[in-house]
Amino acid sequence: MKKVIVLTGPTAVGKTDLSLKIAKHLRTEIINADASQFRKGLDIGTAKIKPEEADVPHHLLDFLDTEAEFSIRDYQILARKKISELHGRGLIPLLVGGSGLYINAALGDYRLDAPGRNLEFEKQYLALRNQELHALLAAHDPDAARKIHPNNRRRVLRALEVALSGEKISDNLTGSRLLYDALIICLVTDRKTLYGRINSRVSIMIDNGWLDEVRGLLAKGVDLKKVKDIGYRELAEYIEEGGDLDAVLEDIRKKTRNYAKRQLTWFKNKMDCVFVEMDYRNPEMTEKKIKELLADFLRRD
RNA sequence: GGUGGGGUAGCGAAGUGGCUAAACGCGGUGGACUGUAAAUCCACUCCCUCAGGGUUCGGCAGUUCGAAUCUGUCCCCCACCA
Repeated sequence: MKKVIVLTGPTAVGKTDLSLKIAKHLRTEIINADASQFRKGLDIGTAKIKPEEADVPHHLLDFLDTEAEFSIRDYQILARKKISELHGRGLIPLLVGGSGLYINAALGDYRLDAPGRNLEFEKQYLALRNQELHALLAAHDPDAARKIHPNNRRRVLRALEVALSGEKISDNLTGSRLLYDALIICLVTDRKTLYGRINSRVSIMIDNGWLDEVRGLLAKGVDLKKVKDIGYRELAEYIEEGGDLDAVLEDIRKKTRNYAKRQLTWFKNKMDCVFVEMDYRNPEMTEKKIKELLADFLRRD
């Protein structure tokens, strides 16, 4: 199996800085694995690396239209293509990002051959309540119904959509069997430090002109209700309707903290990661530790 | 100094004699996750444990079979008057 290196970790842990150093050390290129950073125009709020700071080639970054539809299937195809392209050039691809599902879909045995999502599908079920919808799913795919909570309407609907197509979402593989020889490094720190970094990063984003970025998007007519990345909807609402900016920022901080926690749950339970504790006082130490892991990984067959 | 309002779990806030370890919200923690993933959803959250038990509603002392809820007193906060 060909080798792939992944650098992941919760939001704001400090992946970007380290990724540049690692990429240079390995003389390789970076494949973005952060779902929020695919789209153009969403820069400051997604902590996307600035072009002038990206002194290493980045792939699958900043390439999608702001409102374009995109799915893990698209990512699976694009990322695998990019990986083999880099392999073809004799490089060891470095995936960097915090979207665990996307990483698993790209690297693991995720079977995605059921029909894709039809955006019109759910419209025919608007009249059904969660419980009724869940009962309908139970009739077509009892296993899926057992696993998905009735309140999780979004997932009930998709499972139903798959079931009605003749496939069964409950038959799908876990994706934990990897298609590559992968070293997955997950950067972590203690909760308190992470939350502190998240909290202050929101302030920094505002100082860097996040509000202007959102104003620009609104001026261009971008429908920010469709943008799911934390903060954009909240700031758009603040710009259009006013209110207490500090309260809005607190809300954004909270949502980001909650998101980081969800990411950690995924990394712990859905991925086979090597956890590396960040040392913010001595970043060289973290870097050194990672280089050792890389050396071991590259040495073995 | 006087008058009025108030002190409830990490925070906000209901509750004004038994159905109350105490609604609800927030925050927090754990978890789920296959085509919206920075999304969506679930559980737990006074203490010890599964069931069960132990301590609570500013403090103390009472009334009562029974009190967060009633009485007295003390402490603290807020508003207004001096």
